[in-house]
Amino acid sequence: MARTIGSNGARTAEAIRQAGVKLIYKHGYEAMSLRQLAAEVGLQSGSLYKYFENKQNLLFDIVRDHMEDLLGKAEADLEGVSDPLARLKAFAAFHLRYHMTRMAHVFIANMEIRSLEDEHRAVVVALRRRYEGLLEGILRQGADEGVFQVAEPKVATYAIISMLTGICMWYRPGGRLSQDELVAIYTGLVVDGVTGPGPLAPRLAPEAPELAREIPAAPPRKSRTKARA
Amino acid sequence: MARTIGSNGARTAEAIRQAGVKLIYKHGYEAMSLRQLAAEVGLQSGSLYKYFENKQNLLFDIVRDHMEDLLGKAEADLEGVSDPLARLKAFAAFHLRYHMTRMAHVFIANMEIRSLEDEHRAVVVALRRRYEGLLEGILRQGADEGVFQVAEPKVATYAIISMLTGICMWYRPGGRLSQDELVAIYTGLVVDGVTGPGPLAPRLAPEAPELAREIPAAPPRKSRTKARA
Amino acid sequence: MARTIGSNGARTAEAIRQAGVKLIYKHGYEAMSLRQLAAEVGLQSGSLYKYFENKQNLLFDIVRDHMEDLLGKAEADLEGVSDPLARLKAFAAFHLRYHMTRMAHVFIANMEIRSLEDEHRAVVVALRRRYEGLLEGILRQGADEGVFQVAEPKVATYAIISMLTGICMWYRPGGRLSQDELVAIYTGLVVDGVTGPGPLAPRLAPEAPELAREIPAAPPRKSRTKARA
Amino acid sequence: MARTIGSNGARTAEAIRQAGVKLIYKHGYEAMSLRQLAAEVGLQSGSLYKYFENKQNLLFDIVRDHMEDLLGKAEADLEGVSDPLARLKAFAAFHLRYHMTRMAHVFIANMEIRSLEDEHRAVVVALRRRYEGLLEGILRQGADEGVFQVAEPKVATYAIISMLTGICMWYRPGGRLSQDELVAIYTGLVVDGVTGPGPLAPRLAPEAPELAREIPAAPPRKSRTKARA
DNA sequence: TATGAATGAGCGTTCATTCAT
DNA sequence: TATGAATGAACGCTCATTCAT
Repeated sequence: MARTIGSNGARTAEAIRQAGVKLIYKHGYEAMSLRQLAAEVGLQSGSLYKYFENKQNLLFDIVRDHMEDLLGKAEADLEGVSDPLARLKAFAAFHLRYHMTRMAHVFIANMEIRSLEDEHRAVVVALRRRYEGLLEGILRQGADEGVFQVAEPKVATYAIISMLTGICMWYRPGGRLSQDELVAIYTGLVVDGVTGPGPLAPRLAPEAPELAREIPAAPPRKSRTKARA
Repeated sequence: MARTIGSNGARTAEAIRQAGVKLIYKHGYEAMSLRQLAAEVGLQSGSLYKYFENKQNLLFDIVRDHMEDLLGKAEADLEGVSDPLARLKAFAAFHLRYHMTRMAHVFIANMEIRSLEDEHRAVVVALRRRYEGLLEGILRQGADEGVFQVAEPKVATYAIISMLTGICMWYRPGGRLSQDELVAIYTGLVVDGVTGPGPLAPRLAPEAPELAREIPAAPPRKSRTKARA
Repeated sequence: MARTIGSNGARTAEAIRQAGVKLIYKHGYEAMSLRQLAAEVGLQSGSLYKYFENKQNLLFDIVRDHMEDLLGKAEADLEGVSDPLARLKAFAAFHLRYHMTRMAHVFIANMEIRSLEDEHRAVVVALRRRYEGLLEGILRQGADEGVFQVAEPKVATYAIISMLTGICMWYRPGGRLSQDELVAIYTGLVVDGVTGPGPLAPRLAPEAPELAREIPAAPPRKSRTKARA
Repeated sequence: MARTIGSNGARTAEAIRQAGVKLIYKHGYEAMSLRQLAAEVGLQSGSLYKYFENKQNLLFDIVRDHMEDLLGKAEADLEGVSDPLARLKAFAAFHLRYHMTRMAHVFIANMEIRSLEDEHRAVVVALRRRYEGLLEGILRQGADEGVFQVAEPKVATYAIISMLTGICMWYRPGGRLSQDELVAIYTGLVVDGVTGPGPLAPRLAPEAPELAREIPAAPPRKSRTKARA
């Protein structure tokens, strides 16, 4: 009965987290039941509450931690790279490799934002904006330096991130193309897209203020049980 | 309640369909309850079953009808256009406009495929493949004719569709940029992406797949015309 | 549009009755839905209410009419037969043939008494008692005349009727044994049972007052809709 | 509500089983709602699912367990009895006492077979066949040894079991007649029925099957002993 | 730390029944 | 006579969550 040093509580917590990612990835947050999750880690469902406050917080923890990890690693990868083109390539490569490696986390973060309660979603959206800001900064810098033909960096940012992120919708390890090859292909598309055809391209308003950007959010919502506190 | 004069089943059916789209868009399929839906159209929840067999079929009907509409209109838009570049621009413009106009349907079709039962999902995926096939065909044609630099048309197809579809994640009517402007921006990114830096540049160097295209310069070619203006 | 003389309303009513018997026989009263019934006769379920007041009354009509038919025919068959043994044989033969011929009605009358509301059940039970009274009378007469060895006519009545009625639980037309053969077998069992082994049989109290006899009844019961009136 | 001291799952399970038997007996399986059942044992309806998989399985468990109990006890009661007549009496007495003691279970097992799903019904019917096989074996043995006049043991089995089982339709404890008296009466009917009017009487004359046995006289044989008293 | 019994709310769905047309 | 849209209630069942042990 004596517990191992360090307790296996931490181990259980980690198992729950991983099982949560797996099940939310597979079934979606709404469709995953805590009974399933508990079964996956060999607990009774009530026992899960030693490890999280409620189902919503489990999702939030997973998504927020993922976003912080993504952001932190992206910043680390870009550190020391100053040339806009090199930064763009580094960003694209990082993003692609990350999305091919941690597909489940990424998928969840993209799909389940809608399932987060307002406050939680706000936190996650803020992190995402910071992440998008990295790319937007690169594009602006490149445009300023005349190496990129990007009239609307914000729009281009959304477009490029959508394209790169899309890889996690179809990529599966062990396919015909290696990660390196895929990085090359996607990066080529991105780079060519922003370096453009040259001086003939029509330019649009160079300074672009806020665009409307809203994710359809799940309102208060009839949760089945009144969360306490 | 006495029935409103002139009110009839067909009208109710349409109201249910629209409310369904709205609520699935807002909350997600799993999170939308039929009581919510019924309330939205002023019915008891049981009465909905005059109009669909079950919740799952409501989703399927919405998604399948959307996909058939999308596919049909895309094919119609491409009809008679034979030049690969013109076809690519037409496709991009069509896709973008459609996604800016019918955001909810598009969003649902992308997000809720997971919620479809196997048989239904198979039908929808087949339709999606046909739709992707349109773009893939264009890219292959362009590559064959030497006007596009596309080594992997399938990958490029996924990448481009992801990029274009992403617009429905942030676009809201009435924003600073008009639909025409957005079409121009996105189409530029796509066209430049596939026409590449010029015919001389090596694409996907077989020995060094990663970052194979270091050539930053881009010789002038083709202007960013607004397709299908 | 001009209706045939005699109207086909009567024909529809009869079709509903028959379909009702068939479906209640097959699924049970509780399990049969009025939608099923309506579909069987090619109507909308609401239209059925032109032909009966409600589902309960349909059952009641079927069971009561059946019981009256059974009783009437039994009395007719016994008319003019005065010898107790001949009457017993006639009763048994009638009961068996009736139960082999109208299995569905008989089955319903036995199984669905429980589904009748109190007042309806009272009517049906009274009819059944009259029917049982026919046999009981025969047994008493035979006992009085010394030809039957029956100490408890009421008990013997229940026993014999149970035995004879049981045939509808397994008999199917076209089986190895003909109706005549089965009548012979069952009648033999009955006759031998009541004529007994002779003077050695121990006798019980000759005058038997009321026995407890109660069918477990379905109490008021949460009907789904408040019946009007 | 705080759990009663000492209350536990096993006790609740038993309470549910008993309440289930009671309510199915009273209302029928289809007509019994799980909310009724839950109320009967002081639970919320959803809590019942800790104790059975679903409503159908509750019924199946009840019926199957009953049939196994019935079969096991019948076999135990017949063990060591070898004379056919003694076995017949033992069987009848056992069956009657069992049916007077466990009326609800017996009633359910007879009435609700129809409500069992195919697989479950197959299991129960097989058990019932084994039970009927006990009586059929006795009748065949008696017929072989010349002590019973039974031309069709299968038919006689059905007839006798129907007769004996019928007791649970009207018997109520505390009535005028004791269980012993009723056992004597019914057993007498059965024994006389199968031993017949004497060894000389023709059984089932092949040419004139109907009413084949007109011989009213019954030579003295065997007394109506109370089996297993 | 974990169990397991239980809650209370809500879910998708079916049903008998009503009634304007 | 019949339709068909709608009701309102209940059904079997699942769920997130609580809490005494």
